[in-house]
Amino acid sequence: MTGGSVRVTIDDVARAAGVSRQTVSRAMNDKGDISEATRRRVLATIEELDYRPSAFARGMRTQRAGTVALVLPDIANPFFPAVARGVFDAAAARGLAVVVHNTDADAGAEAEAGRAIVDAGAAGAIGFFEALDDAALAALGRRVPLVVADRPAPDPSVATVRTDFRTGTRLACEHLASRGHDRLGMLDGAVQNKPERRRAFLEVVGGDADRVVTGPPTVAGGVAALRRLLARHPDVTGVFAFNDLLAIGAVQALRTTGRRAGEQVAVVGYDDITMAALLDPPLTTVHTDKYELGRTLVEVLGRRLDGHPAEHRTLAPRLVVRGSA
Amino acid sequence: MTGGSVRVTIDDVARAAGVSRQTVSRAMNDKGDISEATRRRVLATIEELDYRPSAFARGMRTQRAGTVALVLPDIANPFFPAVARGVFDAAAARGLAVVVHNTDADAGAEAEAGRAIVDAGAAGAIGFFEALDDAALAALGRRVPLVVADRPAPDPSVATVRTDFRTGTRLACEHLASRGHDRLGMLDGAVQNKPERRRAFLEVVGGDADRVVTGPPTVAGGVAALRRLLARHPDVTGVFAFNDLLAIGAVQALRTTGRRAGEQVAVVGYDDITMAALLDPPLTTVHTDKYELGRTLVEVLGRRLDGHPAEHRTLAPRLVVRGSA
DNA sequence: ATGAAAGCGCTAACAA
DNA sequence: TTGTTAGCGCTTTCAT
Repeated sequence: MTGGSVRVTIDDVARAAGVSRQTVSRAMNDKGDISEATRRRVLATIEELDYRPSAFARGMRTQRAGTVALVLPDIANPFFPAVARGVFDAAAARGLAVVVHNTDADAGAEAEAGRAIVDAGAAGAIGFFEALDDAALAALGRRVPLVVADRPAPDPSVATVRTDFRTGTRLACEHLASRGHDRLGMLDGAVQNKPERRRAFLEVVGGDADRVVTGPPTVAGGVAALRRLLARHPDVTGVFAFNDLLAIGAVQALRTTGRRAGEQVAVVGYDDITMAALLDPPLTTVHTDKYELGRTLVEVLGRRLDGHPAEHRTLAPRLVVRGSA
Repeated sequence: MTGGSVRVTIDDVARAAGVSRQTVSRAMNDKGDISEATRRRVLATIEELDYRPSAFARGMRTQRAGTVALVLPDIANPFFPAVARGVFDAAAARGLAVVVHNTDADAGAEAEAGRAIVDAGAAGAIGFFEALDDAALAALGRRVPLVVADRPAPDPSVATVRTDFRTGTRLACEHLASRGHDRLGMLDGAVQNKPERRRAFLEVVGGDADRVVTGPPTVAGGVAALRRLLARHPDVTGVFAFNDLLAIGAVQALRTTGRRAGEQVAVVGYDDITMAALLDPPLTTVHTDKYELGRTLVEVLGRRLDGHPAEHRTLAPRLVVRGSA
């Protein structure tokens, strides 16, 4: 054998099948205007020669790669791997490869990701943009089919998939109330563009902004935030956290004061990350179906790629009651 | 303004800078044979026109994209996001985009990922291949610069980065011994190509394979595996698990029998996923620096891309003693 | 140090 | 229904 490394091109297939290269192109791209017999013969030849079209050449003509971008703040934050898994599965089912851009919710990094996406000629993009302003996001949406997660559409061309934070928050607060907790506090995540949870909480507690303390949405942030909350309001018996990481930190901080979540003080988290069910006490939290969110993001993007107008979907959260509240 | 959407090409830059297009190409690719003055002028023009070279056109010539592939079994398994984060950061520093392929450790999916990687003309690939045989892996390594993680090199051209499972296992077992546990059991993960932990454990316990039970490397798998182990060897007081997920399952299963890990029975996990430190009791486990593993994989791939021969690195694990053992 | 020519592999537009 | 023509934007010879 000789040419193990020479590329099989569309011309080789055309020659072998005894047709023109355009006909080969038609056969593989399911274009019309081709007889069933020719199509079959060409496809068989493709198989036989193990021909794989060049993504570069194709992209050069179409200006579009078979790739979608996934922009997220931090893959190491347990919320995102679950979403990413849904994105990967749904994208693979559509034959799309996924390029991941990790931004740390930094505006510069998000902008840079946008540039890279456009430069790469991605077929579309899915993004958790937490820092980029609407104007920049709208501009990106004009250059590439875009679906944004958990954020309002910055432009009519941009599709959205959102989880209903307001309902989730009410679910959490109503649960705390039903357990007799009327002195509530909230640990808010210091995250831009995510005011819904805080707002809904404030509605419930009657607007007392003093009952909300803010910190980084991490376990360490939760430890510190709970201490600040308790210093300010020692009488608090119910705590609602922006996410599970903060809630876990709160549970830990309580433990150091000799209190156990679910007994003296109730703690409700948000997201229902895998860890939540495994803790002791297991965390009561607002569950959002992260895998489904990922799948939906791809589905909405796919419909956009198929020429449909931008859609807007909302996923419903539900409360999972465990030991901590 | 008119042409917001027409692409700025290398010819536009050449015209504006008053040079030929190869000169532009030379300037941006840092090739020699160009005067400093021209180079600067061209670069300034590029900046001014906001010219971005077409990845497709470039790839068509070079047959290589500015993209690396990351193949992993399951991004939702907490071990991998931490590694992925290291990969993303190091790749971004080198100006490489990362395409992620999720395989579920399925041989067919791993093979398909390999095909996709070759078709996409990836600059290189990093992979946790758990099912693909050495021949197929070697073949892939001949088509694209490849670094495999936690697996022996299938071919001299394939670079490797491994964590030293043998040492990690000995660390865990010696710790158990030092705490007086001489009746040990192991929960092995039903994972292909990962015999080191089991082997090292068997050396320690003197080859009694009966003391190893095998199950899926998940929390549920750990619950079931521990029950089987206890049914077989009720006298076991020290448990070493293939990974933290299994160990967490073991701790839970113990709890249902009224035993607490770290008191009646000692449990040691492997990996030190984020969750491990947050549990109650917190998990004693073998720590591997997952972020560093990700970074190293990219570094080794980078050196390969720079023309160096395939390297083989090993990362040292260390034991983290917490409450469970 | 610079430029001209050639062509990577594909698909859109048009012709037959 | 099929084939021909043209050209996407870049880099690699090779010539100057």
